[in-house]
Amino acid sequence: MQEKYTPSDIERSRQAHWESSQSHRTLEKSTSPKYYCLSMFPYPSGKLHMGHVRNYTIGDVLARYHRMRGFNVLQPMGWDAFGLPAENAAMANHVPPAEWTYANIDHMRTQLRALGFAIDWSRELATCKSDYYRWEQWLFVRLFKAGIIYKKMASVNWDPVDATVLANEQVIDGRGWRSGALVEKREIPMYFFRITQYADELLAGLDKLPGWPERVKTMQANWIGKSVGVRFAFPYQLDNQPGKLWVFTTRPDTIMGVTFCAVAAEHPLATHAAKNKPELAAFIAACKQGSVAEADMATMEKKGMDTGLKVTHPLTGEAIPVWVGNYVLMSYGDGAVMAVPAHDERDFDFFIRYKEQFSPLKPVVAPLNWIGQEITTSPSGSGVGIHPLQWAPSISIPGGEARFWTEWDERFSEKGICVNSGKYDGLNYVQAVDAIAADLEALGLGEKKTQFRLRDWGISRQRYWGCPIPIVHCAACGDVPVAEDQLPVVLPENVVPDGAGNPLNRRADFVDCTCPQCAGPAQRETDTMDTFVESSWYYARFACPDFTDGMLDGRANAWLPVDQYIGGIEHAILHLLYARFFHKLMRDQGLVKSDEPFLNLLTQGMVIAETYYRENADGKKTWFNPADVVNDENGARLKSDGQPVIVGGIEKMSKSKNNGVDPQALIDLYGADTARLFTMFAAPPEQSLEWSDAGVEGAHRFLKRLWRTVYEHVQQGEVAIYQAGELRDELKTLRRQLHQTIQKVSDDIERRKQFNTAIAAVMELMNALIKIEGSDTLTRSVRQEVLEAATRMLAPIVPHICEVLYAELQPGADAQITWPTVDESALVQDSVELMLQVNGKLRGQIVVATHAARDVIEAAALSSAAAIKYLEGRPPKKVVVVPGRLVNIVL
RNA sequence: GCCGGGAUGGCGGAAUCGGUAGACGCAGCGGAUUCAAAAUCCGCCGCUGGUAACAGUGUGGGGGUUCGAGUCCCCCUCCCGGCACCA
Repeated sequence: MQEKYTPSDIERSRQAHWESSQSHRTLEKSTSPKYYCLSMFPYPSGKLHMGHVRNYTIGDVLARYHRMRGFNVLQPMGWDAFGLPAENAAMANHVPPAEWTYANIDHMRTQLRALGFAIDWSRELATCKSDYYRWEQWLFVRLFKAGIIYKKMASVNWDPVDATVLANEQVIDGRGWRSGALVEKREIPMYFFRITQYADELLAGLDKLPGWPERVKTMQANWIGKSVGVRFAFPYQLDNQPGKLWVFTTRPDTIMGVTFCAVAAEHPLATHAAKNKPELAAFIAACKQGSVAEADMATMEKKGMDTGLKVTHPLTGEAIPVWVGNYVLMSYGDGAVMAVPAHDERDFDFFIRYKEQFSPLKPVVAPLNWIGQEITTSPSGSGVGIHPLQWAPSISIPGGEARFWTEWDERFSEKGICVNSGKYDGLNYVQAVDAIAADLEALGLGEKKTQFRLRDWGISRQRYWGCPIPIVHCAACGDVPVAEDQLPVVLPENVVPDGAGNPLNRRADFVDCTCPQCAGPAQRETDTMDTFVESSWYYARFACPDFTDGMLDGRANAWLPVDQYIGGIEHAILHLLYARFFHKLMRDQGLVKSDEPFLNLLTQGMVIAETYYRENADGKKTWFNPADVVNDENGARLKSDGQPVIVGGIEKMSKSKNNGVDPQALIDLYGADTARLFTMFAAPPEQSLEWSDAGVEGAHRFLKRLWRTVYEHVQQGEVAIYQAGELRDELKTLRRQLHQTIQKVSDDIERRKQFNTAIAAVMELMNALIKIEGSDTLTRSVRQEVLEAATRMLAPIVPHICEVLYAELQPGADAQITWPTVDESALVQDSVELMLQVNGKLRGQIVVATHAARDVIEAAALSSAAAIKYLEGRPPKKVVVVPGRLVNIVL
C-alpha cells in the first residue's frame, strides 16, 4: 500500500476499472428489486457548475448506497440539448447551435466521468437528436388528432426593431436586450396543450405523492389554483345590439357591492370603445407596452380608464361603468372582472385612485359585516378617513349615514353576514352564494363554476434551435399534421441564427413541402416546441433509449416510476408539473401504466454566488465571474484591471449573470472525492448553498487522515475483524459508537437524505478511533472493524478512495462492497446521563441505570448536589421526568 | 404584487417528536515537531463579568403558549426561489 494519498492516480485507475468491467451498466434482467435514480439532466451550457456537481453527487450517493444494499440500480444521464443559449452563443461566435451544443456535450461528459459518477453511459441520449425528438413529433401528431393540442392566439413579447419574438429573460426593463427598443405585446397563433383538461387530476394526484416535499406540492396546488365561484354576465346594449360581459368571481356574496367592471386592454369591449376615443386608444396602446411576464404585470402601477360604456347589474339593474384596467389579464377567465372596492383590496386601491372619476362620487356600498363583530352604537366620527374599526357599526344602521374610508383593512375581505344586500341580507357566505347563483341561473345570466388559475400550455416558439412542430399549412386543407411515415421532421443543423426572427423561415428547402392530405404545394410550420416538452418525457425514454419502433417499449413499465428524482427547487412548478402532465398523456395513449412519473422527489437548494457587473455607456451590463473579482474592505474590484465593479447581489448561479463557479479547479487541485465530499458536507441538500472556497481544505484533510489511518493499521499486518470476546471499556465504547454511527448514517442517507450529518458522524467516529492506542490483537481487531465499516459507509460519497482502502483492508475481496450491518448487542448500555434542570435552567447531571423507574430517577435527582443547592430545604413544586433525557425541578 | 422557502458564533452548518444550543468542519489563537517553512500532531475557541469555580446572557426583531421554545402560535423586517418564452 502506498503511504501517500494521491487522488489523481487512484481516481484514474478506479474509473478505468469501472469502465473496463462495466460496473455501472444496469442489468436488464435481475431478481433484485429495481431502483431508478434520476437526476435532472443538464442543459449543455459549456462547463459543469457547482449546481451540477451538487445535483449529480446527491444522485450518485443514493444510487451507490442502494447498489450496496442489493438493488438493481438504474442511473442514466442525458442532455437537454435544445434551447436559447445555443442560439445566443451561435450569434456571438458565428457557429451553428448544433456544433456548439455537441462540443459542450463532449466536454461536460468528460467532466462527469472525471467526477466518478456511477452512470450507465450506454443509455445516454440528447434531445436535439432526431432519434429522440421524432417520438415527440409522433406523439404531437396523435395528440393533435385527438384534440389535446389545438391552436389559438396568444401574446408574445415583440421587439419592433429586431422584428423578433423575445423570451421574458430577453426583456430588460421593458426593452429588447439587443435592440434596446420598447417591447410590445403582440398576438400570434400558437399551439397549446390542453393541460387544463387534466387540472383536477394533477391537483388530486399531489395527495398520492407522500415522497414529495410539502413545499413543492403546495406550490403546485397554488399554481393550479382551483377556485369555486360563479361565472355570470352583465348584459348591455351596444350599437343597438345586445351583449353580455362575462366575469368570474370567487366572491359572489359581494355581488351587491359591484361599483364598476374592469376589462383587459385586449378585451373586445375595450377595443370597441377605443374606436371613437383617442385617449382610450392611447391608454390601451400604453397597456400593450412592456413584457408579457406576469411578474411585470403584477408589480406595475394599477392604472385604468373609463370606457364610457355601461353594463347592467344582473340583479339590481343598476348601470355599471366599464373600465379598462392594466391589471386585468386577458388570459385568465374571460379577461374581465367585477370590482367591489368594499371587499377586494385591488379594487379598493383602484377605486381610491380614481374616486373623483366615479360620477357622481358615491360611497362604497358595504354589504358585509365582519364575523363576530358586535354591532352597537353609531360612532361619532364622520366623513373621509374614519377608522376602519368604526366602519362596521356605522354601515349597519338602517338609513344611517354611509361612510367612506381611505385605508384598507384586511378584515374588509373576510367572509361574513350580508348586509345592505337587499333580499340577501342576513345570509352567510354559503347561503348567499347559493341564493345568488340560483337567481343568476334563473335569469340565464350565470352559474356556479370551478375555475383554475392554470392556463393551457402554449408550446410554439418562434425559434430555430428546437424540435420542429410537425404541422404543414395547406391553402386547401388548413393545418395538417405530418403523416407518421413522414416523421421525423428533421431540423437542419447547419444554420447560424442572426437575431432577426427564425432563420427557418428563410430556408425554402425546409419550408416548401407537399400537403400530406391533398399532395398540393404547402408550407411547413417553422415554429419549434418549447424545450420543456423534451424534458417532460426523457425519464421514460431512458428505460429504452435504443428502441427504434416506437416511443417506449415494455421496459418503460418495468423501470417506471422513477424511485428517486433529484433536481433544483427552481423546477418545483413548471418542469415537474409538465412532466406529471405528460406522464398522464402517455398513460392515456397506452404508453405507460403508472399515474405519476416520480415516486420520491428531492429538491436540492440552489448553489448561489455573488454577482458583479459594470454598466456600459449604452446602459447594458457586463457581468464578471466571482473568480475574477476581489471583494474586500476596499470594495469589489476586477483582478485584471483593479478598477471597481458593482456588487449585484447573491443569486442562483447562471450563465446570464456569469456567477457560476467552475468545479474543474477543485477537481484538478484536490481530486473528485474531495469535491464530492465537500459538496455533500457543506450544507444539507435541500438548503441553498452560498458558495465559498473555504472549507474544501478540511474535506481534503479528512481524506488524507483516513488514508493514513488505514495505512498505519495495514502496515501492522493482517487481522480479522472483531467478533467476540471480553473488551475493555474503552473498546466497548468505541464499538458502541461504531454501531450507533452505522445506524445514524443509514438513516441519514436513506430516510433523511441529509448527507452532511452522515459525514460528520463518520468524522466523529474517526476522531474517536484515532484516540485509541495499543496494538494488541483485540484492539487491532476492533480497529479493523471500525475502519472497514467507515470505508463502506463513505463509499457512496467518496467511492474512489474507499474502494482502494477497502481492498487494502480486505485483500482479495474484489466483489461489490456491501453496506455494513448494525450489531444490536454492541448498542447495549447500562447507565445513562440525564440533564438536571431547576426551573428549566441546566444546573447539573445525574447518572442512572438505563431503564430506571421514574421514582428512582426523581429520588436520584432530588438527592443530587445541584438540587440540594437550589432547593435550599424547600419542597419542589413539581418534578418533570423525561426518561433518557432530563429531570426538571420546578420551585 | 402573488405563491413557496430561509435567517443559529468570525464563516459553512448541528440540534431528527417541545427537553444539554453551537455536533462536525473552516478560520483564528497558543503549543509540539522543524535550521526554517509547508505538512502533521496536541490544546483553546458564542458574548459579558470573573484568576478560577461560577454567574448572567444568547438562535433576525417584537409579543404569546409551556415546567421547559432555535423548534409551536400571532405580528414585523430582511434575504432567496418561482410567476407560464432562461433551463
